[in-house]
Amino acid sequence: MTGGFREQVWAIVSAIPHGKVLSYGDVAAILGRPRMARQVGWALAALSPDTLVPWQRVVLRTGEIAFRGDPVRGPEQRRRLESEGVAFDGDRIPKGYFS
DNA sequence: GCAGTGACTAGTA
DNA sequence: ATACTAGCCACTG
Repeated sequence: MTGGFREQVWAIVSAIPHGKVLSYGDVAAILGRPRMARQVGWALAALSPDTLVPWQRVVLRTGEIAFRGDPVRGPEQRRRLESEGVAFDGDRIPKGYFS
């Protein structure tokens, strides 16, 4: 019935309201698996480039963008969030944007 | 079936 | 404040 952990993650992420964000750990906690933050990120990494899932709304617990080694998706995530009205404080998103 | 991997997090120094 | 470590567990070959 679960059909795989990834699909559950995609469902939760798809339900994040416009202009709000969640941390990887938050998504994992919603699934009842608070220790699976890394797997949440991994599930998002498996998404197609043309996915409709709003993956940009999932960030680190600190409010920073998770990508470190990717020169493309990191800036792209920030651009997407800013276009949704999410204001950055330096490289971090203020806690008020977390649902 | 086993070992390696990783878009995390919390703890320690 | 930054840097490093350990634990976590689904997924891949």
